Amino acid sequence: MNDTAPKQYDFAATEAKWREAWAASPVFAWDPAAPRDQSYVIDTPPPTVSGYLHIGHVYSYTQTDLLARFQRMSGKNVFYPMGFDDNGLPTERLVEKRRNIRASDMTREEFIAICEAEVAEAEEDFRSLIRGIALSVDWSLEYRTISPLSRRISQLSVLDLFEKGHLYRTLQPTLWDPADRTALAQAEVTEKEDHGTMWRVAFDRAEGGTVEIGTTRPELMAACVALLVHPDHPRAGELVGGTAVTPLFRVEVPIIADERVDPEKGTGVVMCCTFGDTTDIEWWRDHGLPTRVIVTREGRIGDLSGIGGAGWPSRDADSARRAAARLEGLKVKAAREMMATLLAEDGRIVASEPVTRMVPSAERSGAPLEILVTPQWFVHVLDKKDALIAKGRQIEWHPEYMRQRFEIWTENLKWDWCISRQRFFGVPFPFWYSKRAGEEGRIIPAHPDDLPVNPLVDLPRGYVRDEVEPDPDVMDTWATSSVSPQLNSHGISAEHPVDPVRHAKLFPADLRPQAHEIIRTWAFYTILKSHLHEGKAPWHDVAVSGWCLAPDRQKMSKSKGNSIEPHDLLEKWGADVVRYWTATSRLGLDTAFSEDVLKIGKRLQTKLWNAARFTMLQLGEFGGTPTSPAADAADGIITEPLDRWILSRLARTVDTATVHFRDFDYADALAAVERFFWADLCDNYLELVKGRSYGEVGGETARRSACHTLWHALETVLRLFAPVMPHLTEELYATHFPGRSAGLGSVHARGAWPKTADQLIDEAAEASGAAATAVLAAVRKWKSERKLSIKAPIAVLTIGGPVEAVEALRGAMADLRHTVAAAEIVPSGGAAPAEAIAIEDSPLWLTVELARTA
RNA sequence: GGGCGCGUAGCUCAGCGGUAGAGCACUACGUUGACAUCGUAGGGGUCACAAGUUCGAUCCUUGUCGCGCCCACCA
Repeated sequence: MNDTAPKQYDFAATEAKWREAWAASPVFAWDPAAPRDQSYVIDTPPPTVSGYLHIGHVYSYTQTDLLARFQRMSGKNVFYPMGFDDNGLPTERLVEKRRNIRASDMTREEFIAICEAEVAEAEEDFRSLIRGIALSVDWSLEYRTISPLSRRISQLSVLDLFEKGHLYRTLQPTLWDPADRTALAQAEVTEKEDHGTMWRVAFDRAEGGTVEIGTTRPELMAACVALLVHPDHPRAGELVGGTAVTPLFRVEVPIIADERVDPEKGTGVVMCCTFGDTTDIEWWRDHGLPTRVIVTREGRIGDLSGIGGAGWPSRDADSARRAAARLEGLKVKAAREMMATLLAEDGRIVASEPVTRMVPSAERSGAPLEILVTPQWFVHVLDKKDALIAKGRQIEWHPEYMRQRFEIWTENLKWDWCISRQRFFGVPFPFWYSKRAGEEGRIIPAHPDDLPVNPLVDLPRGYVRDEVEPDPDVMDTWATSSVSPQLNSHGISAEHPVDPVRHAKLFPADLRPQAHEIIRTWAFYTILKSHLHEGKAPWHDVAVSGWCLAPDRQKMSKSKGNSIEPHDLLEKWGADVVRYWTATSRLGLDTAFSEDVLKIGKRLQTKLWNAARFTMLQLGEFGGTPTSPAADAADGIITEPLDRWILSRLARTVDTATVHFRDFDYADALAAVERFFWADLCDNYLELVKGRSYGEVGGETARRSACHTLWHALETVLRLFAPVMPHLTEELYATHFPGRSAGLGSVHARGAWPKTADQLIDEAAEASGAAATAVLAAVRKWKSERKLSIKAPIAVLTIGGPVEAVEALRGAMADLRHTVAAAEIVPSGGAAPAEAIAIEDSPLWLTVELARTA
C-alpha cells in the first residue's frame, strides 16, 4: 500500500507519463491469434486529410474510444486501427490552398510528390491529437488509403465490381465541377442559395407568332434543343407539334408536350438545353433530342462554330455567328449577362424579375455544377435500392433514427455512382483501352496479381505500349474509403482474397463509428460495396456521433470565431477531463460546448484522487490479500452490514454500467458510476466506516471487514472509471494496487472490467445501509438547521419505528453512533413522541438529545 | 414542399402516464481525522403553445410556433 501519493494531482505530468508508457506497451494491441468470436472489430473513420483538427474530432473519436475500452476491458480482443484518408480531391484542395499552387500547372508526378509531403505533415498533427486524447488504438494497424496495399485493395474492389457486372464505363451526361474540373457523384452535390434573374424570352414560331419561355440560364440558349409545355397549358393545342426558332442563333427546335413541365412556373413553357439540369436529361433522353453541349470542362462557353452546319442548321447563320463571337470563351456567369444584353438588343426580353433559388453546387469547391457529357466509370446503384435498404436493416443503428437518413438517401438516388475523377492524387483505375487492330476500345483490366498498377506507367500483360491507351482517371476518394473494412481485413471477395485468414477474422466488422453528415457517403458506399462484393452488411452496429456546437449553439467555425482549438482545450483541462465532457453526451446528439461540464469533470478528477488517498490512509498498514467481494464474503471476511451494503450497491452499479455500455450508452454508464462514487461511497460509506477502519469502533474482525471493503470499493471504482479517465485511473491503480495492476498489465487491459460474478449482492444489507444513510442524513439536516457543527456531540439519539426497520439498523449502530458523534443510540419500539423527527423515504423517526458542552 | 431530431430551473442536460430531477451557477449555515474543498438547507420551472385521449399528461395523439439537420426536378 502506498499512502504517500502527492496531495494534489498533476494531470499534465501524469498524462504525459502514461502516454509514453502506453506507446511502449502491448496493452492496446490486437491479437491476431485470438479467435473471431472473442474479437471486437472497429472500422475507425480515417480522418480526411483535408484541413484542420477541430473539436469535433475530439468529440466523436473519444466517444468511440469509450466503447472500444469497454469492449477490451470486457475481455474482447479489440481491433482498433487508425487510418488516414489521404488521397483524393479533398487533399488536393488542401495542398493547392496551403502551397498556393494549381495541380493543372505542373506534371502529375510533381503534384503527387507535393501531396505526399503535405499529407505526411498533416497526418502527424492528427497522430499527436489522437495520442493527446488517449485513443486506445493499436498503432501497428495504422493504414493510409493511398498506401500500396490500400491501392491494391481498392483496385481489386473495382476489378471485382467490373467482373461481376456492377461497374460500367459510359459516355453520358454527368455532374461536373468546373472549378475542380472533374466529374462528381450525387453525394458531393450541395444546394446553395443563389440570387439570379428570371427572364421571359420570346421565341419566334415557324408557324408564325411567338412563344414566351422563362429561364434563369439564357447563356444556354445555343444548347436549346426543344421547348416543352404541359399538355394542359392553355396554348398547348396551338403550340405542341409546332416549331420554335431560338433567338439570335435562329435554330429550329420542336415544341413538345410533357407532364413534367410545371404550368405555374415561369411562363409554363420551358426550354430544354443540353444540359441545364437533371430534368433536361430526362427530356433529352425520353424525346430523343439531339446533344448540343456548349459548356466546356472549364465552365466556359465553348466553340459554337457548329451552328449553321449540317448537323445543326440555322435559319440565319450570320446572326448565329455574331452572337457566338460575343459568347465564346466567356465563363458561364459572364455569358449569362452577355446573353441577356444580346437578347435585350434583339428585343427578345419580355420581362425579367429577380429570383432566389437553390442551385446545385459542388460540396468542395462551391462552384455551381454543370452537366457535361464525358466518359466516366459508374457503379450500378439505381437497380439495387431495395437490396441496400434491406442490408441497412440488418445493421443496428445507434441511435436508431439515423437509419432513416440512410433509407431516405437511398430511395432518392437519381444517378448511378460516378466513381471516376479527372484528378491526380488518388488511386488509378486498373484499366487500359486496346488500340490493337480488331479490338479497338476493348477494356483491358489489369491482372489481379499485378496490383497495384498505374496504367500510365505499367502495361497489361501481353500488350506493348503502343497497343494500349491508359485510363487517365483516379477514383473518387469515397471509392477507396468505402472499402475501409476491407483495407483492414485485407480481402475483397471470395474471388479476390488477399489474406483470407485475416479477412475472415475481421470482416464483417462489429462497429462503424461515424458522423451523421456522411451517412449518405461513407456509410452508404461502404454498405454498397460490401453488398456487391460479398452480399454482406459490412458491420453489425453503426454508432453515429453528433456535433459539438459552439456555446451559442451555432456550428463552430473559424470564420465565425467561435471555434475552440483542441490543443488549447487539452492543455487547459487535460485529456481525462475533456474525455469526461464528451462522455456525458449521448450518441447522435449535438452538444453545445460547455465549460461547466468540464468543471464537473475536473471536480470528479480531484475527488477521485482524494478519495483514493483517503482510502489508502484508512487502510494504513493493512496487509490483507483481498480477492473479490463475493469470495471475501464467502470466506467470512466481509462481516459488517454496512460493508455488505456498499459492496451490494457496488455490485448493482457494476451491473448497470455494464448493461449501459453494452447498449452504447456510455453516458448512462458514467452517470451510474458517478452516482455510486459520489453519493454512496464518498458522502456516506467513507464517513460511516472511518471509526472502524481506524480501529476505534469494533474489533479486529470488524476492522478487517472494513479494510477489505474499502479495498474492493476503490479498486472496482477505478476500473469503472477507467474508460472515461484513463490516465488518472491508471495512475491510481498502478500506485495503490500494484499487485493487481502488474497482474493485469494495466487497468485498461483485456478483461479488466469488473465481473458481475465477483460481486456481492445482499438485499438485507442494502436495507440496513438505506436505513443508516437515511438516519445519517436526518441527523446532518437536524444539526444543519440548528447551525451546529456536524461534529456537535449528541448525548442520546433515539431511533424508532416499525420493528423490522429498527432491526435492520442493528448491525450498523456502532458505525452510525461514531459518525453522528452520539454517545448513545437507543432503539425504540414505542410510539413516536411529539418531538420526533420523521425521516425522509423511511418509516423511521428519531429524537436527538444534544450533549451538554462546556 | 416532405421527413427527422430538438424545445424541461439562469446554464449544460436527465427523466417520462400518477403531486417535476441532477450538476453547475446563486443564497444561507456548518467545516468533521481525504477533498485549491466538502456537507446540509434554500430560492428558482404554467416541462414551447393549443386541442384531444385518459380518473390523471411534461410524458400518448393531432395541430401550431421556434431552432437545427436531412431530403426534394432548382425552367
